[in-house]
Amino acid sequence: MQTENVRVRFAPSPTGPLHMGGVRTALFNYLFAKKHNGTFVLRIEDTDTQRYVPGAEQYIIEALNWCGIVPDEGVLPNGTPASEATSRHPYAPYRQSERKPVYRKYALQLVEQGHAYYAFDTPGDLESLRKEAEDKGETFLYNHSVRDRTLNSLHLSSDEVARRLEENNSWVIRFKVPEDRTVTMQDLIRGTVSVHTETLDDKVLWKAQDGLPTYHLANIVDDRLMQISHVIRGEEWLPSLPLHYLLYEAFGWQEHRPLFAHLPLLLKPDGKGKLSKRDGDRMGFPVFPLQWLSPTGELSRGYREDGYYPEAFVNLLALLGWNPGTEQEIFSMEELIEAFSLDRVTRSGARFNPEKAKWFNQQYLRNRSDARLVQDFIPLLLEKEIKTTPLKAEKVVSLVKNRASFVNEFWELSHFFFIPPVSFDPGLQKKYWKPEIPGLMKQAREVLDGCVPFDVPSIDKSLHRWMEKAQLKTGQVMNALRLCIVGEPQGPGMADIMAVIGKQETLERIDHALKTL
RNA sequence: GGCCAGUUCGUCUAACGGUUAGGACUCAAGAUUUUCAUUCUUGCAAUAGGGGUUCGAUUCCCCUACUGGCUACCA
Repeated sequence: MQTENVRVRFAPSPTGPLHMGGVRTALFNYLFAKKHNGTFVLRIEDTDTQRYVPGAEQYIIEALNWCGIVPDEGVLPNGTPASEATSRHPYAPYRQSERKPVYRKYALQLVEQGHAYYAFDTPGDLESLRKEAEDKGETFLYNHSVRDRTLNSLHLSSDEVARRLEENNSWVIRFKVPEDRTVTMQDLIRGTVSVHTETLDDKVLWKAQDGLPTYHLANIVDDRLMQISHVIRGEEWLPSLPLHYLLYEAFGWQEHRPLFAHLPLLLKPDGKGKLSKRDGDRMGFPVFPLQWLSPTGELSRGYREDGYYPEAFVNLLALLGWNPGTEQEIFSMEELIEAFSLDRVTRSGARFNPEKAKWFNQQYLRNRSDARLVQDFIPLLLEKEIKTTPLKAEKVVSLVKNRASFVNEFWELSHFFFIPPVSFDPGLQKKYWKPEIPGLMKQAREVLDGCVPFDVPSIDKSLHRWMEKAQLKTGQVMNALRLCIVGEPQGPGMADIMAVIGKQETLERIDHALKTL
């Protein structure tokens, strides 16, 4: 695949938040563009006025931006309306609702050239046609056998057509699928696919309802006008590829037809079907990159809000349906760009595995510097109204980071560094608080009191020297100390904990335990 | 129902005619340990079924089964 002006586009429809499958499609387009020094265009396909959802476009832009998938051209994060062509945005506007005259021109051209026709069927007409076919046990297809006996510009007089067009608005333009032909297509991922035109129907190109083109028309026209070289999209589009081929042909654009690559779908983690909105709530993982509050007030969780790093999210998405052919699994965006190739995209659907998603984040968390982790941790501490120093916070972070997959687990793992235990779990007491322990803890207190400086090596040395002399078992002493100081059977080594909280706090906690237990 | 695509461990995947079918996640066991983790080691676990082609099929072809997508004046 040589680099002759690669131009790809991601063309979502603002009918709701972009889900992770959509993000992956955008990502693959982005990687492909960057890999080939090409251009990544973001185009908004808002020709469905019925399903338009306010806020969805903004959401899509924000989500891509969070992932670091930033368009070179088209609708940008800073809200460039791009309604006029500029050098950076030569094909503006990039929002299909603003391009109606363009599509109209091409739709009319198809009608004039006999590749499409006006159809005047009412919804009722269509319904009875469908029923008629079903009654005969046939599959309903709006094709040549139907168009020959319905009201349309193919066999109505031009006066009659003109009259009808004038009189009411309820007409559509349908594509006239050529009869008895095999359309042979190439897909970069699937190879050769061929379909007979007998199985195709005369798709609506121009809708009566909102006076806008359908996806098929607008998409083909825009891809051509915007000089798109490769169309990388979800597998759900494979069935319309023949129509799209035919459309390129009807326009006389077959020489400029882009190359197509249909990506495997993202499937539900458990049962059947492609990943959908509902799965997240049902199974306890996000399906959206960002949290989404629907206009009806329904809240869906997002990867960002769940504590995922965008790098981890992008990384896990990249490995769903693609692999580098090596055993490397952790990739920065730059490395992905370097390694990416459509040749290595899988053909079968990828079932999403939330467990592995967590693992990815864990990997990124571990590779974060303590200093950066502290920045994420401080807000959590402020939320709990904990006053601390950056130095202490950083020490804590370094001690708990490899026990967590997400920063938001830090508090659970480290609260005892900041808040002393008040009461003690009876079960734990029973296990670690034997009759001889109070005496031991008094001695331990003295040993620790005499420990200077109060740092990890010194604490370890003092404690071990004492335990050796008194012939005590390490576990017995340490577990008792843990009960006094942590109050729970978890956490880093005791010397580490004591060194962080300091001598005074350590002694106070032992005193408190001695009093309470 | 029709059309199209797909099918390797539970999951993501590698092996593009010749491997003891590899890795990762999960799970299990062991080691380390001061609790809990981490870490390390080991283990469990797959070519959907049936026919071909071939000296040899995970790999190529056909059939069946299953899975998924599409089948709107939605994208």
